[in-house]
Amino acid sequence: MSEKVMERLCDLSPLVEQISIDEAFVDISDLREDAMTVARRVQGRINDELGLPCSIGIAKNKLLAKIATEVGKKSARKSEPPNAVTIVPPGSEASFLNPLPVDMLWGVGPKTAAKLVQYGIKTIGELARRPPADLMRWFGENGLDLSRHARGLDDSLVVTEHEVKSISQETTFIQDISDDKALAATLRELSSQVGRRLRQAGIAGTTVRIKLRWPDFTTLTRQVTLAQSTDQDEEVYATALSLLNKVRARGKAVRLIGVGVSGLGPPLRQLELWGSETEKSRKLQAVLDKLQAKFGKKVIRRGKNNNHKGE
DNA sequence: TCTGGGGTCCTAGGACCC
DNA sequence: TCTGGGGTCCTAGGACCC
Repeated sequence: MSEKVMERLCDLSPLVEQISIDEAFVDISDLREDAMTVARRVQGRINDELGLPCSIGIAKNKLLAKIATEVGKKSARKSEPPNAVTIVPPGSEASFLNPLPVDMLWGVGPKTAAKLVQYGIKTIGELARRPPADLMRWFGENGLDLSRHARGLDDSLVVTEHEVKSISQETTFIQDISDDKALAATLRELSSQVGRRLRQAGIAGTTVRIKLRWPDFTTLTRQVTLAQSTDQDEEVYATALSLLNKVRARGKAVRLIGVGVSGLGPPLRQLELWGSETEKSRKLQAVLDKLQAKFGKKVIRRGKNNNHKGE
């Protein structure tokens, strides 16, 4: 459904920046038509052709358009899904922003909002009237951005392509898990998913990271950087497992476990001096991928007693 | 307000190098 | 052998976003 929505946005202009599964910026500056007409038409297509509600904000920059969308969504009646179009006409930016709460601003989450309240700042208008120097003192470099944003200033462009920086999978157990084997099995499954996504994207990464959440909700990460980048399930898994064994005592209960790979780039394959165990393993992986793509994930899997080299 | 499953960016300290 | 300055890379955690 996400792809179908994005296709309809691309019909408006090629300048589409997808920022999540269900949200995107479209640069319509070059369109001749009136903005409201454009918005209602694309909204209508998404409603009618896809059966989905959607809210749209239109303004002179991304920051304001985003906030306009949020304002529109909030104004929806509770009985219906939000399906608003909100326009911030040129010249009305300040009066539009002024009364809104600061946490509607990009980059203001619970922590920053709480800090701002201590300085007596609750609305975007109050923030905008504060001298930038004050904000710099309180928030460092971020203070300047905060001040600009509060005044509605944002010159960021609509960017059509984003480089992926990391790929990860995690899962929270319905009940905390203490069993070492069950945990390892989950880690293997997550590692395979990460590996598959890496290969699908045609990339490999040098840093493997695990994430753990204990039953008391404290969360930690451990990572290690490999000598060579990898896109192989077994290498991700073996690395992740050794990280896990370093931080977790046997039998210790876990609420969440995750694996990720970063330091991404093209999958350069270096020839190994001492033969080609990894090469064999890589070819095996390629065959597994093909089989699973054709017949489904359960058609074949690795045996239980393998080490991480060859099977 | 919290949860879950993804992500990004920033900071700080330490190792290491010139 | 020690000191200082500057830089990079790695690791860990946290804030924030949807």
